[in-house]
Amino acid sequence: MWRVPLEEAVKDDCAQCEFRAGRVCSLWLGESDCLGKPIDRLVLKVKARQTFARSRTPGRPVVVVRSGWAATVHMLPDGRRQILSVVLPGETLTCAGLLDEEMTISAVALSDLECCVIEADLSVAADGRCRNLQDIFAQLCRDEFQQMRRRLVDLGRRTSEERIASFILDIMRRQEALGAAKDGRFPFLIRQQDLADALGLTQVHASRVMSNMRRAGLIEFSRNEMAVLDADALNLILS
Amino acid sequence: MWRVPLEEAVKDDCAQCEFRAGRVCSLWLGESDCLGKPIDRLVLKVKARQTFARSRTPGRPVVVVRSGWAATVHMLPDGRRQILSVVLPGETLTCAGLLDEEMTISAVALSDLECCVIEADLSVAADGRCRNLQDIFAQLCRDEFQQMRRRLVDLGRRTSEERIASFILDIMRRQEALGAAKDGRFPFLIRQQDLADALGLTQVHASRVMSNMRRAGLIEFSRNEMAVLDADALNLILS
DNA sequence: CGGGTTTTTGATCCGCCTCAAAGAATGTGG
DNA sequence: CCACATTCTTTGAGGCGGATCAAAAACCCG
Repeated sequence: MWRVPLEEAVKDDCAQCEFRAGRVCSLWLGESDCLGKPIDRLVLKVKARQTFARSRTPGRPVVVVRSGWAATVHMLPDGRRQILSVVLPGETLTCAGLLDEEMTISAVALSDLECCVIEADLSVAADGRCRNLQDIFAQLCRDEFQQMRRRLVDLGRRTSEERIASFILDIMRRQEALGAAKDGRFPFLIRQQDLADALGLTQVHASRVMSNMRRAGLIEFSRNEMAVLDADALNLILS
Repeated sequence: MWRVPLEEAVKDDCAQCEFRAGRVCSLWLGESDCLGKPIDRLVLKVKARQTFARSRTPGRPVVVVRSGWAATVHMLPDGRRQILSVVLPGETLTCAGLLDEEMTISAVALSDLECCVIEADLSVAADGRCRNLQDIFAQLCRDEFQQMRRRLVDLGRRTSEERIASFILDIMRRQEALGAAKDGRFPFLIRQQDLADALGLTQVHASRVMSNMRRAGLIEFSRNEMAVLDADALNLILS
């Protein structure tokens, strides 16, 4: 998993290109707001449960999460909800913008959130003048495809137990990459309802499966923390 | 949906960059083979049911389908199969290469197939010297994300009937873009088993749902063709 | 402490799966 | 061009995983 956020690439001036940190920031400071609230500096603070980015924000910005968990969401007209991705600190919301034809995708804060909004339109960044940004974008793109493919397989061909195991192990791996996991114990800032919406289950059933895993001694969890007690057994579920 | 295949961008020399049609082709003529068979010219012919591209082909090639249908597939160790994308003539197999960590993704021919293999590594193409290729790649990327998001919502939160309707309507739209559809009638080169593996169903259930739709006068289909008789009703299913 | 949110648990139901077998379409070799 | 094998589709009967409905318990925060 790619850990260096885009932020790194633009926080200082880039010697070989016209990408200036100041310029980048000012794009956002000057003219953008987020649901009516002006963005202060580069950092955007969002309360848990808030929707904070809608489709068709201008200029194709990249949002990097600095603390807290976020998610991208697709709503169906009748209220059904599908979480498309869960985003941890250090990761980008999506590398391709949120755009879709019907503008039905938005981003939501799973917990209190700090994130960082960067103007990084591919057509600007990929101009060849800033190779660094270019490579980072390509890597982010690959990671995001990878993540979506995994989720597709989970939803299409795995049981509820496998999906939950897959999710927990994936989060553990990403938290370890962040240095946020200590002997299998790591932040887990997501409600069961959101977990269910990510994995195509009901909250009730997600609860049952997780409780079974707890009873079996595979995991331990409280409101905001997860502990993997038997990673091998959890991996075995994925056959 | 993006229709101009990458092929277009490299079939002639590009005036503003070092991308030479000849060079691109020769990369593949010289050193690549596909499951042991040397690639003849740019065009690769594949029989239905054959796996024709595995993960970790060198140089991150782009495969453009010229005729027939293809799919990308992920296999689970126990034999379960998930089709990640269905690719029609004029479309690219994927813009990000097939790579994943565990090398479990491959491509399969849903029907007899002709495709075209192009060396178009992002790190080469995105050098800024060939803006044309650059834009095309970005567009392909966005289309592919779009497609995967739609499928994710289908698998996570839609019923079997909705999934089938969604699939048929999506294919119809893409075939129309190709000019391959005539008053709702278009090629449908996919077996029910593959359809089921794409939509997370069993072949038996896919058959039942499609038969119901036929009985209801919504669609009509034979082995290799689909006709949408009542597009409005089909759209209504998606609520 | 009190009100709201989140999680757990139980009972029942239904959509889709599994198993099975027949029927239709397609391909193949003589 | 027909006989036969193979692949694909349809249909039926029955079972199960996860959904739904409902309510209590636990947790959280002001």
